Amino acid sequence: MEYKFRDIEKKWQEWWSAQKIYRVMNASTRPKCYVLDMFPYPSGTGLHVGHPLGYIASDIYSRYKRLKGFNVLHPMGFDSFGLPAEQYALDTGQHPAETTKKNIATFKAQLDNIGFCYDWDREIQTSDPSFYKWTQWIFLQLFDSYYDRQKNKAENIALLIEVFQKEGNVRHPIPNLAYRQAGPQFRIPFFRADEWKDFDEKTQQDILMQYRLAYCGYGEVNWCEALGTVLANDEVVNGVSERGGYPVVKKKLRQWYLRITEYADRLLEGLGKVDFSEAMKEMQTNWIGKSSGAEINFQVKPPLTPPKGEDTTPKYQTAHLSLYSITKMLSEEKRKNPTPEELIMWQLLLANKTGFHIRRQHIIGTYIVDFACLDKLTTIEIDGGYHNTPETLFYDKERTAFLKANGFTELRFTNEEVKEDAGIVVKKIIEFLSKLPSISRISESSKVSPLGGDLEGAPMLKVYTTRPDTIFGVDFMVISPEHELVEIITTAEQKASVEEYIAHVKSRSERERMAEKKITGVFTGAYALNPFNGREIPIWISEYVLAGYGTGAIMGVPCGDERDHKFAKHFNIPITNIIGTWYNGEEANPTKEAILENSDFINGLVMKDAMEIVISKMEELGIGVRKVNYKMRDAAFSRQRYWGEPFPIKWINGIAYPLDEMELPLELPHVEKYTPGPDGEGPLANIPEWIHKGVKIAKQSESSEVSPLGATEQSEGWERSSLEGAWALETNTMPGYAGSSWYFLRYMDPHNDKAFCDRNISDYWNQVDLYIGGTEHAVGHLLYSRMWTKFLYDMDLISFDEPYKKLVNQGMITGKSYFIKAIGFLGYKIAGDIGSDPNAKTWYIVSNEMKEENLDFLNPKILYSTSWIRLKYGHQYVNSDGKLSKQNFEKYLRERPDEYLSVNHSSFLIKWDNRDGEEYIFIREEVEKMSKSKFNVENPDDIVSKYGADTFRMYEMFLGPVEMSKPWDTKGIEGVHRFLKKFWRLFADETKGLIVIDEQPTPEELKVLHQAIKKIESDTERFSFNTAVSAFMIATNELSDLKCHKRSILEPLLILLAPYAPHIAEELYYQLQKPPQTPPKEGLRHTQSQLDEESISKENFKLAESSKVLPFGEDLGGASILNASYPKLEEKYLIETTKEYPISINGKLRTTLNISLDAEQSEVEKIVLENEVVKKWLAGNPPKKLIYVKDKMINVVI
RNA sequence: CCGGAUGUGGUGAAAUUGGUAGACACGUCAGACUUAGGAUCUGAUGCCGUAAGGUAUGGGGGUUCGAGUCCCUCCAUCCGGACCA
Repeated sequence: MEYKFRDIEKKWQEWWSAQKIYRVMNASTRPKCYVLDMFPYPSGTGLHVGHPLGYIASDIYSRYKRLKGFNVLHPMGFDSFGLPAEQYALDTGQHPAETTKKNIATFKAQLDNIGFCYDWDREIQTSDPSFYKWTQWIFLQLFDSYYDRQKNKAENIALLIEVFQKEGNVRHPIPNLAYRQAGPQFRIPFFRADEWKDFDEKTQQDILMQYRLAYCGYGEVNWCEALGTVLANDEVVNGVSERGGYPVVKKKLRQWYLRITEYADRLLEGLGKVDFSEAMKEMQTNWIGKSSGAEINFQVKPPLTPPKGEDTTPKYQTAHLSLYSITKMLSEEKRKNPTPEELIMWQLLLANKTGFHIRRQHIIGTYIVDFACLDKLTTIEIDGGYHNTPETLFYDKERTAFLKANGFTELRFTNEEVKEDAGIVVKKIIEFLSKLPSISRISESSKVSPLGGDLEGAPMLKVYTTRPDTIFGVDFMVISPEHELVEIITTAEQKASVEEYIAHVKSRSERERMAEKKITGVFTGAYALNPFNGREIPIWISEYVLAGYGTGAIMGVPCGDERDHKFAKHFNIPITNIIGTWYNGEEANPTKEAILENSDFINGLVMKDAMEIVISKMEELGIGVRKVNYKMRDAAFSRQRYWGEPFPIKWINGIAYPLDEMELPLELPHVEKYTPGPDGEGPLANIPEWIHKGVKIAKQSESSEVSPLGATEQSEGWERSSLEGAWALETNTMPGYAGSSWYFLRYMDPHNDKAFCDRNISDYWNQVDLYIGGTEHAVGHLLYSRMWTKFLYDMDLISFDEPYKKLVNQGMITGKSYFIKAIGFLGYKIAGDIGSDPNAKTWYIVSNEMKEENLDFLNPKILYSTSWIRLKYGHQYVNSDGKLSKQNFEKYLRERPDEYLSVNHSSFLIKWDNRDGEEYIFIREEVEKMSKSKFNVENPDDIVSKYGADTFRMYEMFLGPVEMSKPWDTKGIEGVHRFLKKFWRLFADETKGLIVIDEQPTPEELKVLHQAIKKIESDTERFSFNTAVSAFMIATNELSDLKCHKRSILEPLLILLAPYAPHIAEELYYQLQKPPQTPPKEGLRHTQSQLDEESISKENFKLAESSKVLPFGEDLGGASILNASYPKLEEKYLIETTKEYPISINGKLRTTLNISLDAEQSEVEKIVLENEVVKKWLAGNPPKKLIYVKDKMINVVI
């Protein structure tokens, strides 16, 4: 009886599949366990040996848990939307649906070949309408929700509309204050209830868009005009497209976003309750990038230009020039529609009745105040009740801060006070104003700023800093080239160079800009004023400041920040030292411990203590506010592509309307061409039906009719009537991570057409207990799916708010690539006679280490160049020491004539090295990511057919820890294969067949078994699969030495092995059970269905009744090892009485001694000091000390 | 540039808590069986040295009776950085 792995594996794979033995029930009395692999993208190149690493690990764990009595969900499916399929379609004209289908078939065949225990009945594919129907459905929920900051959870947007109707948005400020859409309403981000009601629908919808968790905005993309398409960051190299090398620029396009920033804090907190590696948590934490500091307003010293559009120059110019026309419009509007209280007040304050000149709805900066007495630098506000709630503080604070910074005092009264007795209010105002001096008496000019600047047109530069303590060390400001102020503040002299610089920056990707080492930048000509001392600070623009981060502006503190320091040195900006000796003039010192100098009111303080003081002072003076900042930005959720989920959104008159739930799924139409649409739109924009009329109604009666979009309509008893009308469907599609953000839920209930997942079922399966995948998903997929889970939780659609309880990151398997050294010469030709054609090139292939000058076999030549040529598939021909023999090279030329040194070197001479008659060259070996494009991939199918799936599984595990990346090398696989053969020989002999006997085991044999149980169980539990495999080897070696063939030892060992090598285990288990040899032991077997019905208690396990029949007729007894139960560790077999102690002298091992484990210090000292080796080292002297650690070691100190 | 990870024999690695560095394999060498060996079995194998012994976990420094493990510092390699998934 030989180990015929091919037959065995085929037989059991078929049987398992025919028995549906991996079917998983959604109800069981057994504890549940959900094991998931990261969603694979079915690429056209199929799996390589690196991919299954994690799948094998999770499969082992799942099988192990099943043996341990768990109901295990371990599904597999495909993330089948994505760019590569579309790119392939562009290149070859094949429809992505077709290629995807093909690819999935390949993947499944490859996966099945390895013997995974997937329940394929639960397979899902993101590109399947029955799946993406629910992706669209969840999108609609996101679209229909906003984040309520008071409740700290998502809520339906209908609630927000109610609030707006009652009180406007004061308690619910627009989440992203920096965001401004065109139109005057958004210049001032607050409105009252009456204003809300007066907004037209477009305005209302635009405002709501600012709150939706899935919203539409504008974002920059890499735009390639020549290709007419948007490119991924990695498709852009050095500012040109990777394909074709065409120029790429930044372009603003309409985009969908997910408001993930609202979840930033909860995503951060959630990390506390999940079992992810510290590295992973750190990466996510850094990505979210929460920091606290201050947002500081710097006034820009403006070029004095009078406002335009006003016939007379007003005496007091207080409006922000850049937005003046807009704010003016708004203020006029407000004047026309005063609240009753404002009206009362105005009548009392009007026309100098008070003796002071009071204006109403006056613009100061970008703010509109209710009333203002400019002569006294006083503003008067009549607040609705909600102004007293703390929630509005931040807006008010900002406004107050601004007004304060510009010398204004704010008087506030409530509506109630006015209603009660407006006279008293007016009296108070008069009293207050009387005490103040008039500014006309302070100053002749109209300047009203306390700093002496002019409010007229004076823009503020907002800067976020985590180091407010360095405020007096600010020597320059840098704003991003995209910053809105650039245009306003650049002086005429600097205009040309600024524009030139911006053009340069536009061509560069964000990554390039951050990675750039060269210091670039240009001075705008403008100066900001330090709010504390009025010092003038030059404002620069530079690419290293990105518009999307913080406020898009930084304050440069060269003595404390390395990058700022280099910038200052490079542009010769004088450096202010605020940290004395901590700064050496050569290098910035980012310390927080230094004692401040040259820092006005914080001199002498330690920096970290000064931070708080500066922030308080700034808030007091209204210069700035304390602020928490996040690096994370809202997630771009649309792609200008074809092969993705269509958005269930229709546009009518510029307003986005959701499709009705009944209209889902909105199927992806069939297209003939995948070329991009006009103006950077996706391919869907090329379909007239899509953008003009939408889907034609398919009546029930004509349900089989194919709509103009190619999708076959299902007749579900509803009509798509609302889809009629003059409107357009959204032409963007969703990105790859849409489906993968929630797919783990769908596996629980994959065929449900009433809901994305039945609530009872998701309550049962709950979180994923073990999630295995690569670190490359650390921040993308993992954060998004965590956010979606929190959202679904907020909506009370699921009962948990973290998707993955434990995450294990598998390492990469890297491949080895080989490079041949070729030296080229000019002037020689090798065809036929060696001539002297001066333009010909001759290439010599030489050993790795060969130097040009050592090529003595040539006459002196003109060196042309040296190049390294990739030897494609070199790993199949090169020895592990990098030696390529002439024989193998010839084989290579025969087998792969087309691949032959693919570079355009027409001809070669090879300079073989020679030893022992063998000709060879050494070639360079490099470890690279395993990838088709690097021609170093290894297909698992090849390994499986050569050694079997069990060997492959165990070898991948044996390579090293799952988390670690390691190079693939087939050499070691022999050892694992040998082990399986040796294991087989414990059970069966080539000639005698099964040799298992029923004899009492010896203590020695029991010890081997129980050591194995202990080691393998704990190793499996902690995902240390490589050491578990070696434990199997040790046990097998020891049992072979003991010549043990006893059933009571081997059968438990077999169950231990089953998760790792399921085929051989099932076969041997079957052989063991097979009558007539010995009847199987009572209690070891049970069936899945019994387990689901019965209690988990082991006593209830019964022998399977039903005989299951193999497809090929053989009776297999129905007792699969899959349903066995895991052997139990008996510590009593492991007890030791003595130990071979290592004896060290001064920490160095000199000998070992066998000493009883319960020996005391004194006994040990006696034994050790009598030892010859120890005596020799002591040389007659007494030891200084003797350290004895029980069960560990003994150290003699001399 | 920012962030993360990893450095141990010729190779993959082990050492779970500061306690015998290199388990288990590959490879190599020697031997047995054999018509044969890409089967199987036995032995050796970090490096230097005949040996005693010395030396060794990327480099340097520190803490400790004792450091691969803890601390400081430097170096190298790999991975990720928002439209590849």
